[in-house]
Amino acid sequence: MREVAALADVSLSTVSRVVNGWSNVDPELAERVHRAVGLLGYQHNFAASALRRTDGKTATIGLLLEDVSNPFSATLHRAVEDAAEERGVRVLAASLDENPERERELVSSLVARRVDGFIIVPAGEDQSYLLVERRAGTPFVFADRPPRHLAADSVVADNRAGAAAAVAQLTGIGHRRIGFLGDLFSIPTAQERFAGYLEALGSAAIAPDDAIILHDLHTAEAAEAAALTLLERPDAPTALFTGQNLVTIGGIRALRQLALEHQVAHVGFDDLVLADIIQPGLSVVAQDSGEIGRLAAECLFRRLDGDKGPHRTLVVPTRFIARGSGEIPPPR
Amino acid sequence: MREVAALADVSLSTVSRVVNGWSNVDPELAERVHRAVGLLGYQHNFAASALRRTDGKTATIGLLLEDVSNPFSATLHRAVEDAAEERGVRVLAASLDENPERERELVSSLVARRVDGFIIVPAGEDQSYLLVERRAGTPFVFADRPPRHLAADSVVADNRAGAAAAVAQLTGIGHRRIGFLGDLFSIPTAQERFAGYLEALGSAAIAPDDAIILHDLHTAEAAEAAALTLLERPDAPTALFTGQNLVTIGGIRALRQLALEHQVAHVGFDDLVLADIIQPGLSVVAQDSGEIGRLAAECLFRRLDGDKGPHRTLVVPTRFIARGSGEIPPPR
DNA sequence: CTGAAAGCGCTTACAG
DNA sequence: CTGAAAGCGCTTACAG
Repeated sequence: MREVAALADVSLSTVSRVVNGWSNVDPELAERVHRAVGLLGYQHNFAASALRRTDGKTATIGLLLEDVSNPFSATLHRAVEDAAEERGVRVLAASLDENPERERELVSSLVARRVDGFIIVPAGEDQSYLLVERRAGTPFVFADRPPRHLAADSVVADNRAGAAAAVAQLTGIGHRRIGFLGDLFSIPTAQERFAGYLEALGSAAIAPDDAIILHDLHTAEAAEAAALTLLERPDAPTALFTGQNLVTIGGIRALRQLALEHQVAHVGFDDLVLADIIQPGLSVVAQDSGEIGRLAAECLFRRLDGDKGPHRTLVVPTRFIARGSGEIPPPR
Repeated sequence: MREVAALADVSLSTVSRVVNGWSNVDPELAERVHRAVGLLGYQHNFAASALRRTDGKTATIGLLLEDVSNPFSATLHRAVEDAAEERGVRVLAASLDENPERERELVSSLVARRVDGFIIVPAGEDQSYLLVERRAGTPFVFADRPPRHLAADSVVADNRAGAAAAVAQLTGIGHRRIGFLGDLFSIPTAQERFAGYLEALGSAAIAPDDAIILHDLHTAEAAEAAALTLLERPDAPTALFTGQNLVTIGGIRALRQLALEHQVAHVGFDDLVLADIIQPGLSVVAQDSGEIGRLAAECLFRRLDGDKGPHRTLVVPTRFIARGSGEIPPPR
């Protein structure tokens, strides 16, 4: 910038004004500055600018996801990016892999980079450590999962009701032995979906059987193995409810392997590409991860615009999609 | 930092040394500083630090993708993130949506944020504009597609050979009318895959027929519609080669809709989740997007470490996976 | 409308 | 080992 000022023969103040698009600059001086900028290939240093600016904003937000490559996270990411883009804001995304330590490290690393705010799919079981940062003025919005030990804005899917609807569909057509395959039970959504499962069983006066309830399945491989042993039991379930997208894939593979896909009913939580193409079509509880991301971003930007209102929890409804696998009746 | 120095009753220099983990500080003073840091909830300002540091590094790189929510991009993203994570580097990712203007805007926006380097899946057809930035010291590595009008490092898949192998599989079992459905022809990979298609036809002494060659299909919907009209022609192809993951999905849907999935052969470029579960299984040319990301990141970090060697182009091999759809013979 | 000066939060030679 | 001072690239009152 100093060089630009020298070449254009104006003061630093004037260069700053021109570069920031102020209108109160003599057109001729502005022109000289623009020429110098072009000639020198000058690139504004936004970080230095933020350091001195009164608002101090970096026009960058942090987005902490479970895994940027998971379709659920990726869709949420894109929705946040689109909302941020409208305001010229960039997003620093990172994967936590359900690791609470990484959550804290990344928050700290992004706070050091002075992001304006955060959208977090939390991995840890206690977010109270964020209180200090929030007091310092950084807003946090939680997506997909509520924060724990911290009151904050959050946007979540209607996990419990969605799971209950799925399982109610199964009990509705006569199933009474419904296996549950769930993600890591430390994850709030996994707990909620399990609660929905229990709720639907209760409504149908079915006592849950721990033998066909499997938690803590975090990969498609683990889920496939678990489903295989479950389906090979003498008192195997007549229907499966899988509580997460990778778990659902494992369930599909296991059914396929045992050639049971047309005998055993199956409903998954979260939709899958090609779910309508496989046979039978996979019935699912679809959640709108794009909408979750969009609302979370909207909420964050409202906070950044000065909204001081009480914390809010938005619940995004899920939708049951019947495609065949969830409509297979129990053997009579 | 000033407050920390005051509370610990030491100079700013000392606080800086402690915060940066220098060893030449009296343990007692260091202890006082640490206490003050904890008490005040002090958070280091990494941007201000970079401004003054001799290396000036922000420990952040830019990653420009086609679309963070596309599985190909998302997998590449994750591989880059993992490589960056090892070095404590964060990644600022963004979606270009094949828009050359966005490419330039985002580069400029991230240069203003002083990222240390870039990994780019270019959207535009001319990257010569990056010469200025590179002279200023920012390294660029291209992934998935080579840069144009600029010599630079790049990591690409073996698109031409992969496509040729796929089509050769089809000609090998007797197909002579093979439809081509491709992505936007402005994209280098689409051109390469088409070249591979022509090459394989040539090897089988088949003259290409423009009537069954369709370019510029960029969404699953567009591809489905195109495939439908293609398959309903009187001289419809007996096999389909789809040159991109969304295009492949469109092809699958069209075949399904016409109940031709067991009659018309189909090979797709890029693998799909559940491709082995649908019936018939989808034969594909799989490309390793994770490996592309990993190598691109490795290359970028070597440059950041001072590698001044000549620019290199790494080619990642593709792999043909036979699953059934590509092995359907032509009607006799 | 324009410029000189102070200062954002930090690091780094330079003396001591 | 420690501190005072200069300065990274910028913005912003403050005079003129």
